[in-house]
Amino acid sequence: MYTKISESPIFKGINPGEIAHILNFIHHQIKSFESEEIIAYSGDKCDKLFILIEGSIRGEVVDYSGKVIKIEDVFAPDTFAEAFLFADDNKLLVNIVANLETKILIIYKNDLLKLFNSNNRILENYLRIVSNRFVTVTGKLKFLSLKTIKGKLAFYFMQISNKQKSKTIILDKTQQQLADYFGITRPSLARSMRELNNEGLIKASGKKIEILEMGEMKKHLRND
Amino acid sequence: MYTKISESPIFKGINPGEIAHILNFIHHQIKSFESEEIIAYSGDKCDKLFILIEGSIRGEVVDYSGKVIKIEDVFAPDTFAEAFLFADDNKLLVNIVANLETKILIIYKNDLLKLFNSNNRILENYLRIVSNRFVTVTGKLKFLSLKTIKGKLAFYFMQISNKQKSKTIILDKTQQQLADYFGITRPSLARSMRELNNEGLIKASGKKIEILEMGEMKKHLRND
DNA sequence: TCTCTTTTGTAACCAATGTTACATTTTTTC
DNA sequence: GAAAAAATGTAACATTGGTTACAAAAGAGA
Repeated sequence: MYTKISESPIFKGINPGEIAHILNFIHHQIKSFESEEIIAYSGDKCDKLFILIEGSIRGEVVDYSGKVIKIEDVFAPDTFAEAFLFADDNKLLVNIVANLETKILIIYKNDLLKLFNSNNRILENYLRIVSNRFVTVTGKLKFLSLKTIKGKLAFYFMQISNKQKSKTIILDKTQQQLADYFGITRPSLARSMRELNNEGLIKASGKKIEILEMGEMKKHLRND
Repeated sequence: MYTKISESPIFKGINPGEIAHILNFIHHQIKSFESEEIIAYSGDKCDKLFILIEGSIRGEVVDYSGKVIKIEDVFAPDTFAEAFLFADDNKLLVNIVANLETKILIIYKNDLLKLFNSNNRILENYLRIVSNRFVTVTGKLKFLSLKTIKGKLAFYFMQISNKQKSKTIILDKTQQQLADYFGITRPSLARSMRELNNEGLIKASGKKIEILEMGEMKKHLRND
């Protein structure tokens, strides 16, 4: 089991034997949940760190009409709910539900602090996880603040283009998946892509997109 | 000076004498900047913590058309750029500019880690700051994800109503300020308020808003 | 009280996106 | 390779929000 745990980003760089030793000195729990069992409720005070050992969980919001919206899936051996832990208002904003049979290592805030004191590596790992999460969220914020669909497309395409260092990119999502990701409808997405194509900014055929006019694309990223 | 520093959230609960003592043991700098001087550029690696001792700074983005957008003001004795510090991709996303004559205490990442080791209080303070920042950002995310203006209004009014524990609230912003805050235009804001009013969900007169139909208001918070 | 300025109310029109529906193409499965 | 399913292209229409413009109301100074 400690092998599994050692793959978790919070214990990165620490060998299983060492982990077993460390955990001996602090209070912790290992809990099992069945598929679809609710692990924590939205609104609960969140004063513990969850580390997935086995299985997978999802965060979901129940909106005011009772409709359930899935926010995110997390798979073993990742951690979750880690960024709220030390906030003054540390209430969960989502329900945490087990997708399948799931085993979770739980460490309470105070014990985590002890852990930070005894092992610098764990502290650095935690800080890195939280910071990375923050970067992800601010990225999403930037994305949402783009008002037009063409803007979102431009941002998305250019991001991929940057990463792959090529002006021709291959999408790995269907239109529907992209539309969901953007929070828009599929026909609207298709229309905007068609327009970018007809205006000559991109050449789109199927999942292959070639960015022709980088400068013009950037103009769509303005938001004033 | 240590008195000033001790008011900073990162040194909360630590007395000035102690701070002087602590800072003796780690490397740190105190830098002064003139009004409008650029402290750090967007894209710079951010491997240090900035603690404002005197003055105030702002974060601003230069968009693709060269237009400058102010993001946030920070005043002494707060910290800034703290949430990115430990991220893998720890590049600044904004320019940091001094609003006025400003003095800043700079602590490098590695020294900050030493500080965390030597003083638990500082570690906890830092964790709290970052977590709180995260909560703020996810709040903004929630707000931006509301698609209609009525939704934003409902969210905003209900938030204030909750805080003041009253169904009648008094706005402390002009329509223009609210519209800017929402990222929309003033006439659109006014129109949506009028509609909410005409539909009988609220009774608005000037800056006084009475929420009449809480249930109906909540329906506007759906986003599917 | 009388002006000047700011804020608010409102309307006509335009642009962007959502909705619905259906045809066409591509992919999967047997 | 044929049938079924999934994905895509596209069009007509509805809704939302932005733009512009102007008048009415409220507030601020003198």
